[in-house]
Amino acid sequence: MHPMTRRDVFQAIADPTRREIITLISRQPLNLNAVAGNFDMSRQAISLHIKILRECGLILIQQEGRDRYCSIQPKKLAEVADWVEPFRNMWEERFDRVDLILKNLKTKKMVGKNKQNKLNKPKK
Amino acid sequence: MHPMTRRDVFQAIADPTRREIITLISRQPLNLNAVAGNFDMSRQAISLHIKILRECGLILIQQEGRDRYCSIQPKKLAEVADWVEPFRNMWEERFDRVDLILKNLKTKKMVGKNKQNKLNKPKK
DNA sequence: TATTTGTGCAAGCATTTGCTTGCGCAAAAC
DNA sequence: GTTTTGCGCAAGCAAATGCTTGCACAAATA
Repeated sequence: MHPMTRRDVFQAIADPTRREIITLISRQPLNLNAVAGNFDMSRQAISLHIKILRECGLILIQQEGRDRYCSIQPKKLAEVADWVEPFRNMWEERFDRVDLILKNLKTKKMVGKNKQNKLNKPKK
Repeated sequence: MHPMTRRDVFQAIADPTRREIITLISRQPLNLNAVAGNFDMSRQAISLHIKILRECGLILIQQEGRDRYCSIQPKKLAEVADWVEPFRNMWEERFDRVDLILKNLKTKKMVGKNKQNKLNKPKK
């Protein structure tokens, strides 16, 4: 695990163990060993997951003596919610609307063949 | 890339390229080459990403002759929204509520030391 | 019919990821 | 003061990931 690579919140929640950690400490802040007690892997593995979550801003760690209490920073998950939100309108629409779009596709038949449809994206 | 490994929707959207593909084809269905034209990597790399998205149910592919049109299946993203939703209440609360929780933590001081706090989870 | 286009299969490679184990340091408990 | 506990550092390893390149097949086009 490369310590210099920062991950975004999407990469942080991609792992099921990390999602479970988030759920766990959202109920109440826990120290690291208390979190680790709920999993079947080594304490160090959980420590590494928590490090990833802390680095991308999903959890906050407060040290008290030798204990490090992890608590959720839920606002970071707004980034995920914000990304998903535009698609919500689509999955809440009726299916026949999607059919209509596909029918329009058949009559036009040009999107795949039009080589000028690139987004305005600068080359590397 | 192991073809037999199925990924869940969280793993599918962890990659920024795949999120961009999802955004692109949500505007209108595109064939694979039209999608690839928006990126600076090989067409085959895009093909592999689209395969991942199809396998976890995020996009639907409809073949017309040799063209394969990719369209979004937004309902699958409801899984992400459903997971994020319980945290929304937390990030929409006022910050002092979080402070209160932390103050309670200081007075109790037992969560980390209580070895009986494991979830009801069967051992492997 | 020949050529072009769309696109998947496969191999190869470098990087990233997830985990274990051993060790060591600091703080709490005895 | 000694022992126990919490927990990060580091190395090592296997698996997963993302990408490129070459090739081949099917459908569309000329």
